Amino acid sequence: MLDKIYNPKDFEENIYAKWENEGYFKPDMRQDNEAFSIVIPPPNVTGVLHMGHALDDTLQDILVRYNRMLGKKVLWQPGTDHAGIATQMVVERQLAKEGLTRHDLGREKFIERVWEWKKQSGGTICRQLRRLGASCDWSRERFTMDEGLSRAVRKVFVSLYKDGLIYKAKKLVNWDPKLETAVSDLEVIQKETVGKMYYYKYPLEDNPNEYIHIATTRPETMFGDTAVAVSKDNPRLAHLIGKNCILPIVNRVIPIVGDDHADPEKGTGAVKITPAHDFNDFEVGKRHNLPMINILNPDATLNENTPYAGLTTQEARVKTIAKLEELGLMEKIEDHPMVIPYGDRSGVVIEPYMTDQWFVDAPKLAVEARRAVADKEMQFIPDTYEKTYFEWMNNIQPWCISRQLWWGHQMPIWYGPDNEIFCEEDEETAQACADKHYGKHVELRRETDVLDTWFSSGLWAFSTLGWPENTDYLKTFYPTSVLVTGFDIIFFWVARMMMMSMYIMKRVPFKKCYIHGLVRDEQGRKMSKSKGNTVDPMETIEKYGADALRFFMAASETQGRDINLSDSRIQGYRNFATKLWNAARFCEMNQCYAQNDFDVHKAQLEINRWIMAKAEEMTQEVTCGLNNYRFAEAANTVYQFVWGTFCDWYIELIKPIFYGQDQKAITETRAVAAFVLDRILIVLHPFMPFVTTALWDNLQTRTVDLINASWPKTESINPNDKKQIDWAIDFISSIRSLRSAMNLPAGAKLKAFVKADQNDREIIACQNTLICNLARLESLQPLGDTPITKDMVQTVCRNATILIPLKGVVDFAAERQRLQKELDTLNKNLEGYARKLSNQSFVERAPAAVVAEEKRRQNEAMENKAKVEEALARIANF
RNA sequence: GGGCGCUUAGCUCAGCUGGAAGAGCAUCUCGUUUACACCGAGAGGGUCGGGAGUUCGAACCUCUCAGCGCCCACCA
Repeated sequence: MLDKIYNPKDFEENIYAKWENEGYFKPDMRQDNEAFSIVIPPPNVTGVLHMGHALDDTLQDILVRYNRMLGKKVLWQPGTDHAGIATQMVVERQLAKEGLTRHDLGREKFIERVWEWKKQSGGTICRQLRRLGASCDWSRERFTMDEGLSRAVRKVFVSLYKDGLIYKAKKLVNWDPKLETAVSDLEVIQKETVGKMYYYKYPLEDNPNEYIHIATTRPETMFGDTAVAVSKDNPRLAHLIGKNCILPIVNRVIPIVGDDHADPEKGTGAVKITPAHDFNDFEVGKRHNLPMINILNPDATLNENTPYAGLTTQEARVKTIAKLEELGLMEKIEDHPMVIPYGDRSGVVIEPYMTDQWFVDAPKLAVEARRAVADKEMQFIPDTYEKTYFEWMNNIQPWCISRQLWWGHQMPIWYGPDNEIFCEEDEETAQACADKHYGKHVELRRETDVLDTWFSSGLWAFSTLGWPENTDYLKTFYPTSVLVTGFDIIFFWVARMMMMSMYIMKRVPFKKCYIHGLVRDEQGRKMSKSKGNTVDPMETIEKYGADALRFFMAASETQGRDINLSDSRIQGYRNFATKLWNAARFCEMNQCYAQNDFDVHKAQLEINRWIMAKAEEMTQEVTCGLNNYRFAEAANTVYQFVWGTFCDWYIELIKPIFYGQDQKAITETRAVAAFVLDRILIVLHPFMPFVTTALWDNLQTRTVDLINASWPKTESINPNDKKQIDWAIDFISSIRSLRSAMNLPAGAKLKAFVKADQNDREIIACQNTLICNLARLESLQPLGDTPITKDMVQTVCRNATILIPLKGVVDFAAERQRLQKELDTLNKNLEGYARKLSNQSFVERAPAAVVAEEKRRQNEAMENKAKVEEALARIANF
């Protein structure tokens, strides 16, 4: 017996536990059926579930469950990411509370501490994913720093290195002075700010009374200046090229060079060149062989190459300006809109900084990654993201993969006594190589840098399946079927996976990539902890159940658009689950079980043939929606069917059958109702796995668990099966509408007459009880010879005229108004039809079916107009 | 500067190949009918951002203007 109230808390967790215990999330490797696989975008191991995960993982679970029901061999590969910078920062923050830094602990102890933290808070997000209903194969859970994946990382690294695709170089990189590490271009966020532009001048060497005027936003970097550039095409300044000027304060002589980087239109036309601290200047410096002077310490304070060693850039800036003023070289300071680079994790200003770093030759790897998408081996959905992808791949820069952090994959690089590099998968091999190289045993020093987190996640699609071993899982599930993720990590992750997979596996990591938007707050603002507008999915689940949250995500997911969270909508989907629950209770109360001796496809009753056809139609639409990644369409189709068709009409329409005496009709209807309810549970299961399972299990006789039930195969629909009941529904609605317009209480049982053609009269005869019941009529009969009187109110439905005698209660003035309004609408429509049909080119050029339909509408409207006019005439004088 | 997207009912949004404008919420009016008040019945509400074009026909295609948003690059 079902409880009277739908309470998801009663069963959601138990159901999940059962699925997991039964091993239902594991693919059956003995079978030889089609494979379907998804690798989860690994969440940060120490993270907690947010609404973005709820969306991402709901969509994946829907696909996974759908494909499982299609009978495929399904793997949803779960796991977590070590999230280098993020995790290290969390632990460092903890240490800070104890008044410690990571340096106080030392590398080894610090890493131990991070592992401890991972152990302590690592399981949270996976438990939360379970609560959401995610049917991942947890027995295969992986971690980017577990033994297997670490081995994959080392192997890929060595391979790339030996192929010359990883190299070490001293280059300008984005330096995060807080974390004291290099970061990649993608980890830098440009922010608009109003800064200052400083105009000042450098005296010329050969004539200190003459000056070259320059403009800069960062005067303190002048100590790193090794030239001033002007354009060769600058008529005002070109004559200075080849001369020298004197860098004030430090009185260093630097050349004035000719370079097109200096735009005559911008600033003063002369640019100070600081090759070690500006990406453009770095290029200029290379072109002119300029020295590169590093003026910063790793924490972005100025170093001993400047007069202001130890000061921050801001402090040094103040001093520099003051000194320049003192020397009479400062000219003016103006407000200047500019963009400043910030570290997306640390939030501090990023400095271009000269260091030794390791790079992946991304431009080379991008070639195959780009081709695979161009050749549709991997398809973006929606496909517009293809452009974004190509755009980036076409302009890709070398990928800086070294991080001066402690938490992460330490690079498999060892240095010999003379800094000779040995790149091998493990220390022994490296040692052996080194010993052989030097002809004696040598001490090796391991590279201390770790790898960018995205290096290991880039291998995720194959490393989690067992690579480098050629496992059954790898053979079966690679390439994976689809990757589901947000647009924000297309470059970080999708592109890197493409590059790494094409390089290692020579095949795409996934055949499709479904990109969804962001989950925003109710007002459409981005959710962030700092704004305090985040909503915890666990609280939502607590309040409304996981099914409601899931359904919200699915029903809101339309391609290429962000989702605004809406509590009222989530509540609405909880109500939807309640509605379904109650419909199931109705079926239970009326013993709607599958009847062994009755084949629902042979149903006789119109009402049953109708719902069977509608159910089939719904199934086909949902299937089509899921096949095309149209989650909202699929979800809304089931919703409309369950509520608008099954509950609002079918259940109401079959009540008279159950309350009647016709045993044959009751048996048939029980079987059909049970069948359709089952159909609902099956089709709805991927979206709302819990409530559907609870209802499915309510029937003791199940031979298969819902999660493993077969997705229905498409059957043909006979349009005739729908006609009668569709007509009856229109008819009932017309009467209800009339009753409401007439203010007739529901209790008032009315007699109704109908003037209709033979066909419609037959339907009325067949469906008389049903119509009377739902329209609350005492009787419904053909008008025949009954005279039409002034106190009969009238409405039309399709071609039929409905007349209801209301002795003495008709407000004629109001009735005239109502009829007049109907007449006005009809006239307006008729004008439209006439305009179209009198248009010669419409009649000639539009498809015949469209023209015929227009004609039919015109005829119907004309007939109805006559009827309304009649009714008006009847009461004209009252 | 380059690219992408959005503008449809009071609100949040559907509307796939062009063929009479839809949903949920909100609003109004009825209603304790034996699945459900987390409910039922009915109703109101839109010149689909403006303009032009293509077409027999445009929310949908093209151009243009306006507003909003995102991504990438750059600004000494």
